[in-house]
Amino acid sequence: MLTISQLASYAGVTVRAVRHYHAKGLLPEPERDHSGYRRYDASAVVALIRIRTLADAGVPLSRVRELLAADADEFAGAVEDIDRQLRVEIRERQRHRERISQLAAGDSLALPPEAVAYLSRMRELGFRQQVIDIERDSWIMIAAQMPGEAAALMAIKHAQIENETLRKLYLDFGDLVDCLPDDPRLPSLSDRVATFIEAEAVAAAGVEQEQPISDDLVALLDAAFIESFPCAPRLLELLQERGWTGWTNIRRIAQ
Amino acid sequence: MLTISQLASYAGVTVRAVRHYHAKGLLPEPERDHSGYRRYDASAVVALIRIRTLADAGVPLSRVRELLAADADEFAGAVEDIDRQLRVEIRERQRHRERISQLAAGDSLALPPEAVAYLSRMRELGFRQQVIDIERDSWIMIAAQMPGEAAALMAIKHAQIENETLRKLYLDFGDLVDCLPDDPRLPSLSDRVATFIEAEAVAAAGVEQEQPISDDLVALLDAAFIESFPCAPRLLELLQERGWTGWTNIRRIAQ
DNA sequence: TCAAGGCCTGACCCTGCGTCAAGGTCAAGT
DNA sequence: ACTTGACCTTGACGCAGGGTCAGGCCTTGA
Repeated sequence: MLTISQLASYAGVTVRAVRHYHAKGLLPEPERDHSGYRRYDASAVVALIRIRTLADAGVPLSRVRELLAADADEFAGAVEDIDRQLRVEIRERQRHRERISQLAAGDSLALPPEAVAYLSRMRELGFRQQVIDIERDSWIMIAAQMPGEAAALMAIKHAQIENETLRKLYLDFGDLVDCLPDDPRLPSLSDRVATFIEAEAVAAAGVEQEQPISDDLVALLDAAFIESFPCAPRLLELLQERGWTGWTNIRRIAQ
Repeated sequence: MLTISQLASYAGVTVRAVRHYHAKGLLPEPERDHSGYRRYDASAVVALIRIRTLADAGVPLSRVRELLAADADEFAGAVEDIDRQLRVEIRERQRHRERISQLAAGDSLALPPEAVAYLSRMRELGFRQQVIDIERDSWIMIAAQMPGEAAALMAIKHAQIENETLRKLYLDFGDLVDCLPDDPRLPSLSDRVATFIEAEAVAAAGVEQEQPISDDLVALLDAAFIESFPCAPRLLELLQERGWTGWTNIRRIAQ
């Protein structure tokens, strides 16, 4: 008669695994000797080897009993099942490998490459770090919500920043990132924003926005904007006085 | 301010996952409102998206914090680590696929193909099912303990069974599988076994066994033999009277 | 006779959450 | 004012396949 450790070593498994298989009902509990020790016979070795053979081939323990009792057809069906599952797990990991190889450290994390380029262009053009930071966060949120369309939106932004008037406006706006709500530059900035948007609106009259951003996302982006700029509420207020509401998706106030 | 479910849906995760990340310390716990609800700001959305970006690329949660804070070098090192781990897991599953495709249902499970052929030859030659069963179990144990050498041993066995004298002896032995210890055929069988072994021993004098089976395995196989044949103890006794001890590795008793 | 080592059960640990349970909160409709 | 249903809270168990103690009994060899 064999002790549990002898049994385990004959089958090449740990004692803990044997007890685990008992608990799972895969291997029947043997007789105990007078002191309560499990005592196994040679047939238990064979049973244990069969379990390990299946487990070593990737059969989940929950299916081992089924396969031990299966006829050729059932066995083939179950094997196909398990193989399919293994392929799924392999593909998952292959996708993980692809994605992880594309990841970049730090700021660029979770940003599409176009956005990274855009942000570095902003840096070149002399934008303040805080402005770049909120652009980055906005693009992270946009890319997460609209992975397909982010690149197209990005292209629009990229073009906008090369527009002299808008860039100057945005740069000047950046100088106000940590101003107080009563900063005297705010009203004039609001005027410039309103004027610019007005011109844009005329130019784009009748043209529907091709990349509509969902209202939820707009609200989120506006919230992020407000959180990052202490004087954002005041700016929005001034814009409202000039007939405009919102920021990310700035619109004329309906009369 | 966002509720937990709004936060979760912006980042495309479940509420449960968000709480899990809090518990793991990946996402800081936000302020609570007057009724104890968590209230998030937009920056939490960005933080959560970063976490998911890493997790979706196969980064274990236990390493997410580290990667969020890593500089480019540390990040690259960690990515390499994780990629290595992913490759290991893919290779594991590929091996599983190979092994599972080789597996056969029922009796043949855990047996090398040579053994399956040997057993089916035994069936052809008219051996009793019980004899085949113990052969099968023996080969399962041998293949598990000596995976490399099992095929060579198998070849020897395969040749032996084609030997007229030995086959007859083994077939007659098979007729005694469920006999009683006092069966009158046992002594004559023992004589035949002794005679055969004697001749073998003379023929093989000086030739060392090329495939030595470990003493442990011999003991195990003998135990399996004894368990399966009620009159095995009597047979071994009779063989001892004739100067032989053991079964799997039968040897002349040292004087 | 004593120490080492084997055996027993029970319990917690890992991953990444899913899924109750049992209750408090909120907004809307009646 | 009351109800309903959706949402929030903490706590706990469950999954796979065991690893790793802890505390205590048993056996075996010196």
